[in-house]
Amino acid sequence: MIRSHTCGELRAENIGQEVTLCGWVDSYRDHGGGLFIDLRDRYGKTQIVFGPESGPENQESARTLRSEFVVAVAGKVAHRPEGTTNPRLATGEIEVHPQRLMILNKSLTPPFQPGAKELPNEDLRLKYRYLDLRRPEQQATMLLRHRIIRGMRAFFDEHDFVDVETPMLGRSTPEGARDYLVPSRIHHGSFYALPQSPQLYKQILMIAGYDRYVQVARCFRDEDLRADRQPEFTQLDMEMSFVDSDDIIGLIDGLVARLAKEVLGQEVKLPLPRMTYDEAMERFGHDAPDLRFGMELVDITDLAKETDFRVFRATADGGGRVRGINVKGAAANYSRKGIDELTNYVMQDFAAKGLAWFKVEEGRTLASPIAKNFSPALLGKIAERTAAQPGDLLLFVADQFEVTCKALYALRKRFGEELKLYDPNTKNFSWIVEFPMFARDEESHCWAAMHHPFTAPRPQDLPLLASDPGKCRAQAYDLVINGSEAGGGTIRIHDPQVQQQVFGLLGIDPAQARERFGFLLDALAYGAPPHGGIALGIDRWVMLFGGLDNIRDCIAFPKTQKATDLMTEAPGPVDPQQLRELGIQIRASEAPSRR
RNA sequence: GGGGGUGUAGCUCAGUUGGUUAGAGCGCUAGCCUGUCACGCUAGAGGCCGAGGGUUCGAGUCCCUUCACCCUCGCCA
Repeated sequence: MIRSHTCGELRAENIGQEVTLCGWVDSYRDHGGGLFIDLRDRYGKTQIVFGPESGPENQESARTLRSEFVVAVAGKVAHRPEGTTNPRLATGEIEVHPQRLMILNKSLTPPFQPGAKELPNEDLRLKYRYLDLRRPEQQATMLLRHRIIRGMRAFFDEHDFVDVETPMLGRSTPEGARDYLVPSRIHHGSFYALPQSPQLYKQILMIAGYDRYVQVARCFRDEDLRADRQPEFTQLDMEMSFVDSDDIIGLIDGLVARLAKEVLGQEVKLPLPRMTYDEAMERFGHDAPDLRFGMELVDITDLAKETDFRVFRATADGGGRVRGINVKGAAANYSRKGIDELTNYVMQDFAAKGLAWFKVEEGRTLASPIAKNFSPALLGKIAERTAAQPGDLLLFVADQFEVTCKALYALRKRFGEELKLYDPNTKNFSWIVEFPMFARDEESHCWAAMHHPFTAPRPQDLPLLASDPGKCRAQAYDLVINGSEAGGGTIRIHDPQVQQQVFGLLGIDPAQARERFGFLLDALAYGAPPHGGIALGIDRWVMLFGGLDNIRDCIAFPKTQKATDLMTEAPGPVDPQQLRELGIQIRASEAPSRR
């Protein structure tokens, strides 16, 4: 070992010891007679002082040091002179008086300094990711990630889970997201698919009798990126045999409490609250509601039937819904122009036809360009229903249920942030349960699986598969942290009859089922235990636990929104020989552009 | 594929109704300084104003096209 201590380690009790530190030059302050170096590693910073007693040779050498040089310093730990200790530094009581300075490596002038206060643009950070990862904040995030994963692994190990790795090179299944494909050299024209999740393998492991499986699994989905979505991401994937929903939820409750305590130092009261999907959609318009604040959706469809306002009336009579939110005390914050902007937002992004609004005035009267279409009594009822107080802003969307959900959910979320309706440090955990088995696919008018085609219906809903599939609820559950989906799972179908029935509803005929999932159907026929599991989005846990608003900060080497890596410049063109071996020809018009 | 934002010195940004020589702070280079810790002081270097085209006597500024990055809808658990 070159070093005897780290740069975050030395304290007053080390005074007098001979030590060797290694690290990066964080900053240097040359005072002519004496020269101060802050030496940094991932553990902290220690001040090195090249005074006259360190000798002209060392001073000379120290004078050549620049930002991010890598050095080793051997010397004696000394107390800082009276009045020069630095309480902002953990090692601020001491300094090292070097006898020897070794420059282990020089550095070019970095495009940005890891210690700088102002963050450079993200593309620059991504290009020089090794410099960005030197930043203490970024290192703290990677450490947080490590602690979360370590906690998860320990937890599942203590509960008798077996860590089993599943293949990265698998078979494409057209369900779900777009696959990342890997061409086969040996079988020209055939492709592997990178896993979207180890879903089918973990079911097979249950059939194989492993009983409790866990894996920190990399997953790949070739879809467009978002602030909380990367094309490759990491799940804590687990599966158990002989369990029902409550068993999985109860176990994960324990994991949440443990990690909240271990990582955040927060006590979480168990059991975590649960809400049904239907209730979440009614009260918040979304299946992952942010429960840190109120502003719940209010339904006035019944009142809308009594008005002369055509938009409301026609929507209510036509089977749509009229719902709204009360933005408490916000009437003054939003001018006509501000409301126009909100209106454009819901129309542009969520295909809402408009946004109706009322400002609540003294005496709870509702003021609005459309107020004349409402009788005073009706306005009173609306005020009553929305618990309106003077100064409130009421916003309503009249449309199909789904549209009202999306628009009002987005508005609520936006107001929650803009009006700071919650403490950003709060961590709110909850479960959303009893998801529908199926959702209508808008284009094909067929049923589509809400989760995946192996999700089991609730036992009491089995008859509904035949009579009214839309009402059939699944044994599915999502873990929600601060309005973000942090995990989701289901109990799987282990009965081939039920599986066939579900495939039938999804429009997958027996031949197709065999073609796509034959191996799973075969396996299910050889003594499949009842089983179910869950997958937790580790990157999102890190985001939420770390209070970060961006998934890229949680991943050591993330991709940009166009799924490129600015450091390695992946994806890149390949050698024609490689393509020949794979039996692949690129169409001339689509040859890779030089980036 | 649609909507929005950003792009000016190595970095973070300012740049007036279009006006001739494009600025600041940090960083960098050199010098001075024995107690600094975002050290200080002095001097200096550093610009294809993302790229291409257009309007104009004149463009960092206006118009068109395009590229990169970010947010978002669609897409995706």
